[in-house]
Formats: sequence, structure tokens, C-alpha cells
Amino acid sequence: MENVISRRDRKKVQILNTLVDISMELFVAKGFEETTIADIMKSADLGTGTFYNYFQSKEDVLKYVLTQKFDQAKNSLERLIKSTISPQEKISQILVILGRIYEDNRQLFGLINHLGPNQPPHGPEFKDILVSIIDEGQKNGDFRKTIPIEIVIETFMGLIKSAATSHSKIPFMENLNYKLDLFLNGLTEKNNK
Amino acid sequence: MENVISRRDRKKVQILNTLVDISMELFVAKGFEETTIADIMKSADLGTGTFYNYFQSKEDVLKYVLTQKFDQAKNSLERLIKSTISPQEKISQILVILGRIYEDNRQLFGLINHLGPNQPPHGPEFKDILVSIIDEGQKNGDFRKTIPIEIVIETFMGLIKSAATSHSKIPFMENLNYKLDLFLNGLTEKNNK
Amino acid sequence: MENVISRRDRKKVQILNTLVDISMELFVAKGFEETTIADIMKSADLGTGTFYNYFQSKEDVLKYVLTQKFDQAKNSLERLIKSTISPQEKISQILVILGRIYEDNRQLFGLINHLGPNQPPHGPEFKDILVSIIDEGQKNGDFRKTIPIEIVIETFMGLIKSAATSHSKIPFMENLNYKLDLFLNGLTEKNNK
Amino acid sequence: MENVISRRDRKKVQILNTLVDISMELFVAKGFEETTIADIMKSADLGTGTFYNYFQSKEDVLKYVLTQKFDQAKNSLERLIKSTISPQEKISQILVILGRIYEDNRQLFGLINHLGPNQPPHGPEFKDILVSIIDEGQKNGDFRKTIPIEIVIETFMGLIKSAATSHSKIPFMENLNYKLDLFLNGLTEKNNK
DNA sequence: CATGAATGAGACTTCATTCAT
DNA sequence: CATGAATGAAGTCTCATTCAT
Repeated sequence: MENVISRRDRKKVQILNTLVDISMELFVAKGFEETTIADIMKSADLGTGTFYNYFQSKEDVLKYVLTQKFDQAKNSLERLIKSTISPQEKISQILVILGRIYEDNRQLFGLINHLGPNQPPHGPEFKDILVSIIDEGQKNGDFRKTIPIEIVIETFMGLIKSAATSHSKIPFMENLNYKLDLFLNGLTEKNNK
Repeated sequence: MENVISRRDRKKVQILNTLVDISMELFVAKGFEETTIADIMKSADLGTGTFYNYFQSKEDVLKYVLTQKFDQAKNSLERLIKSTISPQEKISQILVILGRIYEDNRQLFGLINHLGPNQPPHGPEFKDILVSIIDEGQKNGDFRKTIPIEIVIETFMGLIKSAATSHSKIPFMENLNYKLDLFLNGLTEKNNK
Repeated sequence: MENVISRRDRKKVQILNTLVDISMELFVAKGFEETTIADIMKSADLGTGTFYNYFQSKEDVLKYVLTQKFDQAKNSLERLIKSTISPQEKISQILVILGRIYEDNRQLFGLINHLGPNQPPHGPEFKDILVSIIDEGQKNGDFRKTIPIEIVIETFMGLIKSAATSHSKIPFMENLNYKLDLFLNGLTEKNNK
Repeated sequence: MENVISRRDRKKVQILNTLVDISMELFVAKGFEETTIADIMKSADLGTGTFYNYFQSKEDVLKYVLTQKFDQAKNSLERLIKSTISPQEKISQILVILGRIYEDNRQLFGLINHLGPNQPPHGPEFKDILVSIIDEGQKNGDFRKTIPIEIVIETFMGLIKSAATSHSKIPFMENLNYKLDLFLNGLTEKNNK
């Protein structure tokens, strides 16, 4: 009784994960519209109809995965925010973490449009983390106060996107660091006055 | 006799424009994939087959319009580059011009993914214009030389995208100006004074 | 348990046969180009899309049937060739067998052009059977040696086609026998006696 | 007034001939179904609609040409029949003439199916010519009388088709002559008895 | 829960033919 | 007579979804 997870349930989870993995692989390889449910199930060596025991639609799989990824990112950030390093250092680290996630799932995030205009799978909590850091930096005089926080955040997120979608030959992380430099330099209060 | 363009040809151009307008309207309203050729032609009150007298596919319409828009942007920039104002001022003005175009066609540019990964309809000339300005600024000591030009440009273009896709309540142009401030501040050499 | 073929699979075979039968019927009745896939499926009282669970195209059905027929003919001939009757007698019998098959499927074979120029569904083995018989006859002095074997075979096959596409009122088998007479008389060595 | 053919009419005939030539070229090159009227008129550098001033349909062009070819063949034969050579020699000559025509227009005659089942563009007069020759040969004892005339004719025509559609490497006319040998040998009364 | 054949709506596309200019 | 844009019927094919087994 205590053993809540039966063999049956374990198998269910296993199949679900297989489906998710295969779906993402195919979405990235062939594109979302071009991937059919039959494709997915054939790759998974399962019957077509079985798909509907796990998801309601193709969009559903996508939403499921993107949500997973965002949760994962959020967890990493939450751990970071509790540390005692300076806001600038935090920003740097966040950029690296987010950048890495973005890089790993670059193509995946590109599929976000297929979820319709009002379905970004990330809650507002995500933004809150950033706000608190910027806020901290502005309060202790490290960051300029003339720029609204939301602008700073948008710009910050823009950097990541920009680096992830870059066509330049500069490696991703290097690219990201240059942009971070520009950004922090722009954000920082110039005390030599 | 003097009238080289026959009534027939005038009608053709007229229909082409109608088709473009209606297509874009529908693409923005319903989404690209969701808009069928039949939809377009019904809205235009024309036979379905007529579409193929003007375009080869839906993608074709989109490409046609985006190319138009980019050409229009390029023209505006080329006029600007010949003026004698400072690089910083040029950058400002460019951002404003591009920003305005971007704003006017915000939803349109969002459709760019539907053209496949390597089909952005803007040639390399576009980038060249920016390069020459940054270059000028770096040479006369206004801009930092430690950041590679391509990074600067990517960041710059990222600003526009970021402002255009912003969900914030701050108006677009104001949003853009804040980001420009951040960017120029980050880009500017600030040792002395 | 013993029954390896499930009811489902039996039904599948059944439908496939139905589709083949109906297709051929319609091809013969209305012509190949004039028969649409919707026609076939409506006659079969099945959904249009179901066609594509069994065949890839109309051509595919035709190829399938013609291959079947040719295989059937080949089997009949292979049985015959092992008997010990004289080459002349063999030729006669072959003509009768092929003739009958041809007659039964006269209209069907007329559709062979729709498979493209180089897609006759009969392999080279078919010809080999005839070659061996003619060869035997030439070796034992029954048949003239001045005519190349391939010519003999082509002429022979021509007889069948000619009889099968005849517009004459003479019944098919009689027609065929007359032509066989002409052919064998022409082929036979007749100097001595 | 006496000059019945105006410049206008001459031009009309010229266009008609152009259309016929181009049509046949395309029919042979791309196939009948695959050739569109637009194709033809584009090749002819004329407007699509103009086609209908000359023909009623694609089938119409085909019928027109095939009739022309058959008439041409008939003329050749009619000239031949009046000569005083032996029936055997006549048959030989006819075969050569028909064979040549067939060879020149091999692909064209292959299109004959597109005219529907009951539209062979050759009148009965064609057959009559052959009948009279065979008849002559049977009467003077050259040809066997046991074979019905229509069978002989069908077989004869079959030879030509067989040679024309041959896949063998033997050149067409040689192929034809071999078959003629077989045929005449089979048809000839063997007087050494 | 798994299966996979059946479904049929609906998208795309072609093209013979018409007709206003 | 020539033109060629407009037409829309018709055909092919795809695929998410259902459902009997």
C-alpha cells in the first residue's frame, strides 16, 4: 500500500517520457507543422491512437516540454539568488545560466509561436527573480536608477535571444559575454564624474 | 497613346496590391498557417485559382511584402548615412527610423519564421550601413573598441526586436529610447572627462 | 490461438481485394484517366482517404494487378515447359494459355501504357521460357534457323496482341489459331518431306 | 477576286501549321495529358485564347494530325497498288512504306488511345487496299486460301506494330524484314509437296 | 491501456475554357 | 482575330482524431 507507484504507473511514465523526447527530436529536426502524430508514434514504435492516452494534441506536447524547461531554469535561478555575491556578479551568473539553457534548447524555444499568442508557458515568477536582483543593485548604487526595471529586464532577455539567434562565427558564450559587457557597462553608474 | 500602362495592366497591379493587403491582414489576424488561400481569395472576392496568377504560394506573398518593407527601410537609412551628424546621433536616428518601421509592421515581422531558417529577405547591404557608422564612431574615439562590430550590431538589432515585442505598458518609442540610452551608455568610451 | 490471421487482418485483405476489383472494373468501364480515386472509394463505400492505406496512387493499383496477372501466366508456362511434347506442340499450347489469359484481361492489358514507357511489370524470366522452347525447336531441326530468336518471340507475342485487339467477328480463339497456323507455317522448315 | 487566298488566310494557315507542329512535338516529348494548352501557346508565342480559334480541344489537334498521317499513308499505298508487280512484291513494298511511316511517327501513334475507343481516324478504305492485294495473291495461287483475309491483314498490321514497338537492338527495317520473311513464308502456298 | 484502420474535412493546385478589351 | 486574366470545378493527398477490437 505504501508502494504507491505500481509497475503499471512506472511504465506509463516511461512511455510519456519517450513520447516527449521523440517529439522534441522530431520537432527540431523536421519542424513542428511537418511532424505528424503518426511520425512520432512510429518512431516510438507505438500505435497511433496511443498518443491520445498521454496528450490531447501536438500542441499539448510542446507546451508540456517548454513548461518543463522553464521550470528547470527557474530552479537554477532561485538557488542563485540566495547567494551573497554582488548584484553585478549575480547578473553575470544568471546570464550564463540562462544562456546555457537557451543554447541547449535554442531550436525548441523557436517553436514557442506554435502555442498561440497568449500562451507563454512561463509564469510571472520568472520575472520577479530578475526584478529583485536589479532592485538590489539600484538600491546599493551599483546600477543606474534612470532606467525602468522592466526595460532593464527586457534588454537583458534580449541579449540572450540575440546571442542565441546569432549568425556570427563568434562562439555562443563569448558572444554572450561581450553583450553582457556592453549591457553592464551601460547599466552601471559611472562614479568617476 | 502616351498612356503606356493599359487599363488591363492597371487592374493587374490593383489586384496584386489587394491580394497583398488582404493576405497580410489575414496573416496578422488569424495567423499564417491558419490562413488558407481560399480565405484570401474569398476576402478579395476573386476565384481561388486567380491567386496563382500572382503568387506561387502563401510563402511567396509573405516574402514579397517583407522584401518591400526591408527595401523601404534600406532607403531611409541610405539617405541618413550621408548626413554629417555625429555617429552617436546617427545611431539614435537610425534606431528611431528602424523602430518606427518595426513598430508599424510588428506583427508582420513576427511572421518571418515562416519563410524557413535561411530566408531573411534582407541582403548584406543592410548590415553594411550600420558597420560603416559604428566604424566611424570607433575611429574618432567615441565608441569603445573592445567590442567586435558584429556584436554591436547584433545587440543594436536586438534592441529593436526587444522593444517591438515588449509586453510592457511603456509606449514603444519611449521603450526604444531607454534601451538606446542603455546601449549608447554601454558603448561609449567613458574614461576621461 | 491456432488462427494466426486475426479478423482484422482478414478484413484488410478483403478490402484490398475489393479495391482491386472495383478499380479494374472502373478502369475498364470508364478508362483509367477518367476514373478518380473518389469514384473508386465511393463504389467501395469507403472513405476517400482509406485508399491511401492500401495504395499510393492509381498507378499503383494497376501495377499491382498487372504484376499479379503476369505472375499467374508465368506459373502456367513453367508447368508446361517441363512436359515432353514437341516444341511445335508446346508453342501451340503456350499460345492457347497466353491467349486465354490475354483474352480474360484484354482490356486490362490495354491499360499498360499508363504505367509509363519502361514499366512493363514482367521480368525477363518470361522471355526466357519462350527462348528455351524456340531454341529446342531450332536445334532439332523443326524450326528455321535463319530468323533470330528475339524476332520469333516478338512476332509470337504480336500474334496474341493482334488477336486480342482484333475488331473482327471471328472469335478470339479461332482468330488465335489461324494466326498460329500462319506463324508456325512460316517458322517451320519445309524444304524436304 | 480571282486571288482567293488573302494574306489574312495565308497567315491563318501558317499559324495552324505552327500549332500542329508544336503540339505534336510537345505531345511526344511530354506526353498528351501532361501537355497543357497553355504550354502549346506559350511555345507558339501566342495568347492562350487564340488556340480556340483553330481547334476545339487538345483531342482535336491530335485527331487532326493522325488523320493527316493516315491520309498520307493511304496515298502512298494507292499509288503502289496500280503497279503491276507480283502480290508478294507488293506486300513487301507496302510493309516497307507503312513501316517507314510507322517508324517516323511511332510515338505519335502511341497517342491514339487518347481519342477514345471508337475514334480510329482511318476509314475502312485503308483496309480495302490490303484486301485487294491479298485477294489478288490468293486468286493466282500465290497465297494460301485457308486463312481468312481479315486474319492475314490483322497479322500483317501486327507485324508493323511489333517491329515499331520492339525493344530489341536489331534496327527497325531489318526487324521488319525478318518478320516479313516469317509472314510471307507462312502465307505462301508451298508448291513442293 | 494499446492498437491501427477508417474517416472525411479541407488544403493545395491545375487547367480547359470564357470573355472583355 | 488575338489576348491573357479570371474562373471554379475537379482531383489529389494529408492527417488529426475516433473507435471497435
